[in-house]
Amino acid sequence: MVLKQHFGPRFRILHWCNDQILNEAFAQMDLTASQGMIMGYLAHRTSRPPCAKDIEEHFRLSHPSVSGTLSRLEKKGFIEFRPDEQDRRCKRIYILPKGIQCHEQIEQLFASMEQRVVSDFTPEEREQFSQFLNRAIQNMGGSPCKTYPKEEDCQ
Amino acid sequence: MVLKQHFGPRFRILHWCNDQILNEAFAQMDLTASQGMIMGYLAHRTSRPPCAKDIEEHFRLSHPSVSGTLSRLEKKGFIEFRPDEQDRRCKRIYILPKGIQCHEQIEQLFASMEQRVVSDFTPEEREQFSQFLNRAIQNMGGSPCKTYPKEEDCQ
DNA sequence: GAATGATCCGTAGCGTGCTACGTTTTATGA
DNA sequence: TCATAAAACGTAGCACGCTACGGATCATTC
Repeated sequence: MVLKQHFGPRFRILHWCNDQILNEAFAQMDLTASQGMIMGYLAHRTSRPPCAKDIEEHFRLSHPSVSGTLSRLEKKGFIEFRPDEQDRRCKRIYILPKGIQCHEQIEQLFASMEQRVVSDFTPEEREQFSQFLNRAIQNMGGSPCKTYPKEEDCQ
Repeated sequence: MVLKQHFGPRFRILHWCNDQILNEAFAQMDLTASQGMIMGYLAHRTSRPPCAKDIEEHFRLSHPSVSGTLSRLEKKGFIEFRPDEQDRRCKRIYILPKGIQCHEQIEQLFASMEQRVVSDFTPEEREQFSQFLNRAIQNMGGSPCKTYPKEEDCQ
């Protein structure tokens, strides 16, 4: 019996595994994977604190999705909102000490995940896999979310 | 500025794109992507009608996830539950006419998605991509969900 | 200046995933 | 046989995506 492997279900599994592992690891910081993802982004924004809109565009998420996660982060004391004085529509997001504390850990966690996914790949295979993923995303009409540049603003 | 592409976010995007496209296409059948996935599975079960447990194992989903989706399918008249007489704990799932009607369309939809994802890949690249995905899943400690064998039971 | 449109945010409501717990039924073993 | 374990399902409650609205503030245009 030929078991044809489909792509869609494997994308689902891949995402699910990633999420599960991160959720478990983030739990000890009182964070979820989604919350950690946003905290990681915030810590990289060395210039002006972002507002919700920036996060939405960066991760290609809807406003309510981001809004909900941010409010949970606020409730837990990781971040704080302060209105922008130039534009009172915007609420700038500031990291609180509790959020800064786990920056190192978050970095390490994401780095180890990146390593783990392709741990038995050769450098060439990693590169090729990366290209394949980008092409698949392109084929589905998507564009990958920006990722975290080092030491620079993501703008 | 070197923008390092991370794997995790791309798995998320890939899954998200897949889901969005399917959701949009399934909408005209009054189904969602998850519901369509399960309907596709049911139509392939030529032998004994499955119970919720079978679906959970097949797709590696929790019981409440499957239970919720099944009850929505029941409410919309795609399926029906009938208790197993041998084992009264099990509720066997039967496809109703409304469900059978869209079988062809579902098949075609999934097939076209499979094609689309790797539409600009050579056969060798498809194979290699497939292998990479399986290795990545393995590296994350997961196992891909079974996929639909032709004409045979998935047991 | 006042009206119009764009931008950013808030909220309601829903689908789909999860964990944790309880219920019923079946299987097992002293 | 009767108690206990295992298996299947049910439900509560939550996180996190989404769409579809509406409200407040800014920008533009007359």
